[in-house]
Amino acid sequence: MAKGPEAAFREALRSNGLRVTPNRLRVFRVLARHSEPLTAPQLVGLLAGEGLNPATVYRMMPELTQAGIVHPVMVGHEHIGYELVSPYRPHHDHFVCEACGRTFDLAECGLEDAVVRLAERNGFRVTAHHAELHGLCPDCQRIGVGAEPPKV
Amino acid sequence: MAKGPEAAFREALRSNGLRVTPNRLRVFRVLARHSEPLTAPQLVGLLAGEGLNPATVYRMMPELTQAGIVHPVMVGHEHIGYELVSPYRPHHDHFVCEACGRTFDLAECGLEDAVVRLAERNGFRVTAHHAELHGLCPDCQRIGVGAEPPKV
DNA sequence: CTTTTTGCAAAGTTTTTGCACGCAG
DNA sequence: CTGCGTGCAAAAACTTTGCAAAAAG
Repeated sequence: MAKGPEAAFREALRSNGLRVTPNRLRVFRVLARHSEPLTAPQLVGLLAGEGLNPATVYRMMPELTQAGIVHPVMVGHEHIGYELVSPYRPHHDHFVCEACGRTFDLAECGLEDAVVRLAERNGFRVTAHHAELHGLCPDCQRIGVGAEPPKV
Repeated sequence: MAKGPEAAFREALRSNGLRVTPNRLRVFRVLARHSEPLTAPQLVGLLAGEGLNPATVYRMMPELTQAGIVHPVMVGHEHIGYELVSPYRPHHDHFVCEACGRTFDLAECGLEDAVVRLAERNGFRVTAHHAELHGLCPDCQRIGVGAEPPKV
């Protein structure tokens, strides 16, 4: 049987010199139960209910990022949100609709080969990538540009 | 002879219903003379010398983004920076070194085909993309992981 | 002349910090 | 034990807003 995601998380913490604490588990669970990236203020809000202090959240996110457990991605055109990365969540890229502003996940990106080539051609060694695509989502293509964005 | 970038900028403003003002030209010039993305606070600082009010900068960036003249990208793991987009600046992707934290430009990405396929396969119509690659830059590969980051 | 843009100043939010205590290893 | 992790409270930094004056077309 496969190891639970939370067990993997504990190991990832330890192997990065971070201790396993209740707060870190809470942050992990909140991220795990949301499919969309969460901004720092959102995390602060969601975790306040569990007694987490804002300062704790702000101190933790860079650590988890550094440890390769989460990564920050752009949300819309304005904010940075955190997402769990593989193996806690499968790799995916994002599509931002210019008309309605919504962000969609794109699975099975198929960009790996091209990304590796791009990096190697320039002397870099890639370990991860994230692509953000822009354009029109299916809804907005149908409605036509300039139409009212769909009620989200 | 080709039209100057500033003339193109003026046209882009007008065609988006934005007026051509000295402040907008100043912002454009600051972005044009920096190859790296500039964050809002950086822009505020750089333009303060020219008499620009912070509020003006904060109000302007979303307009220029909406008009497709600049776009926001992640800088390092923490901030959002603004860059001019094509035709004011050639398309390029970014490589963030996990070891030293520096961000590099990657020209001629060669990702277009794969990106278009990815989008169409999911019913989206792409107009632009931006990829962020992570890994080790040439310097840090040489030095070895864990070494001191090069003095930037 | 009409409408957009800007500066100013105040208010609101988000982030960072220092320090002392408490828990993980 | 020992030192990392956390809460708290204050400070700093960043952003947003309303309004009246100035500027663009």
